[in-house]
Amino acid sequence: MPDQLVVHNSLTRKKEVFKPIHEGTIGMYVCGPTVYSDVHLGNCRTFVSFDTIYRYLLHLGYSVRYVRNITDVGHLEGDADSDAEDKISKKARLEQLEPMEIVQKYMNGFHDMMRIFNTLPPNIEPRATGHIVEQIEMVQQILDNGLAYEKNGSVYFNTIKFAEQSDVYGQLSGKKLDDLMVETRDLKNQSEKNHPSDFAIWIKASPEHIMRWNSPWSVGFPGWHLECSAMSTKYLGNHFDIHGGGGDLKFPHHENEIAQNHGACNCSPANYWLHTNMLLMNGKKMSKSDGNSITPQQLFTGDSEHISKGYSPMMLRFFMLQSHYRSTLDLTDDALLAAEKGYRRLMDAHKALTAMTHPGQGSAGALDKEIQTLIAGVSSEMSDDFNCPKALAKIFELVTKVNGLKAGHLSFEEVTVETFEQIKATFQLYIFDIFGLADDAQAAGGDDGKMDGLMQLVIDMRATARTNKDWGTSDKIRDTLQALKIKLKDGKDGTEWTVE
RNA sequence: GGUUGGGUGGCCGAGCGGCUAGGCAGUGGUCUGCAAAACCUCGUACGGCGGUUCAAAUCCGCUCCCAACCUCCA
Repeated sequence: MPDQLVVHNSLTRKKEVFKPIHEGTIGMYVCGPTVYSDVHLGNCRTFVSFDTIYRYLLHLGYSVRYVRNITDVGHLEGDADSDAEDKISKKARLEQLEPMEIVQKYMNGFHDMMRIFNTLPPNIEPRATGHIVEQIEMVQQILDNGLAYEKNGSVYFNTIKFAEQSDVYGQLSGKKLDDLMVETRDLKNQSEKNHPSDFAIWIKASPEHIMRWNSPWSVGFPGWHLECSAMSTKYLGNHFDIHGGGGDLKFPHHENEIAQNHGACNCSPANYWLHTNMLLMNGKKMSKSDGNSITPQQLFTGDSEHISKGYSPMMLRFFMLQSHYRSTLDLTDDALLAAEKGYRRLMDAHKALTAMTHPGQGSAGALDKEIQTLIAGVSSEMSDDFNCPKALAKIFELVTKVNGLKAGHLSFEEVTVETFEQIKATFQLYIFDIFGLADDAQAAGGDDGKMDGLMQLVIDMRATARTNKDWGTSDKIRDTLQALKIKLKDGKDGTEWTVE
């Protein structure tokens, strides 16, 4: 391992040296989506961020068990003891489908999108409905430990008692129980809960509620926060390394999750809590209700009032990588346009680099040293809380060196063969294996090189015309190709082409 | 109202006590039949007011804005 890995822990609000519980292995749990509608673009940013983190941990040589759940029950709209409805149940009722049809439909869509964004699948992707038994057991444990109480078939977590026993509750979100008491005092519905900050861990199903299971307390369903506690415990143990999720889950979801784990086994679930920040659009959080929203599909096709054209998935992944996962990222058309050019510059440089070979003679001069420093910088930035934007900046500085060597402004004599090979290896490793990008202009081919052959013919014909100073013909070829979104670049050693 | 995190050049976005972030756009140049690309070059900056320090975008105080969370949200 070249550098010491440092991560920002939301629990302590500080950067800490990362030490796994068991040498060489990491357990990581990330809260997945509730599959009641199409994937939200913000989801994509979160999962792309954790995918990059996962890829980097693998690169560092850790054996990682990455668990990301699918919420297919228990996620309510509104407060549990009022007239709230389960998101999946509601959608099933509206679309007149079985709840599991809803789940399957949107889960498939979610998986498709994860594939489109080139994320690695998690090792385990557990579903809440598949772990009702574990959740019931956990409710019982919390009851046995005296930190929950039953009311009319529903079971609530006793936050007041938990807060009296330790100062854990509120640590993650910075909230104090006193504040919670004040702000929720004006509850309209007559509450079953002893205290407004208490939350349901088992909910008795109303007659019209279709998703329901038997339990010692009632025919009902588990509370939303419970599934993550039960499933992370099942697959990663009582105490594991990393828990991640979107920043908007800190409260109440993650705070309550921590409370449940303490309630069940008196232990803290994870050592390090990592939270990704929101993806904004035009300065505001995306929201379907006020129209400030765009779907991944719309972004690909360009079919939205918010953007001037479509953008490729890989370019969007690049766009996300240009900001730190803990910062908000503002999606605007201008920013996307700028990122697209940067993405092409990176991919073109990589393509050029692949085709280049070192002439064989080279000594370690100042340029060699500079390149070595940049290469070392890439991994040290990544080890500093997965600083992708900074690592990417170093790679762009390498791009300048690569282009300089290609154009002949920089000399291979000042770079050793080993160093040159290291640039190639660094590009391959970071751009593709760790950042998870792909060159979608390249991928567009897929025709057994027919396109390459055809283009070479056209380029040769244009070269002949140019030699004969037949500018009319050569410009016609270039302009016609341009109209077909094929761009020609005349360089020192001939002409290259790219698809825009 | 409470909590958490922000306000950086035309735009996006790093940095978080002294050391060029980077991308896009802009300037001037090199190369090229022209253009594009590439390379070299040059600007413009840290919300405001105080304070600490030899030194502050970075620390402290006050103040003004913004966002997220506190109800479902990645």
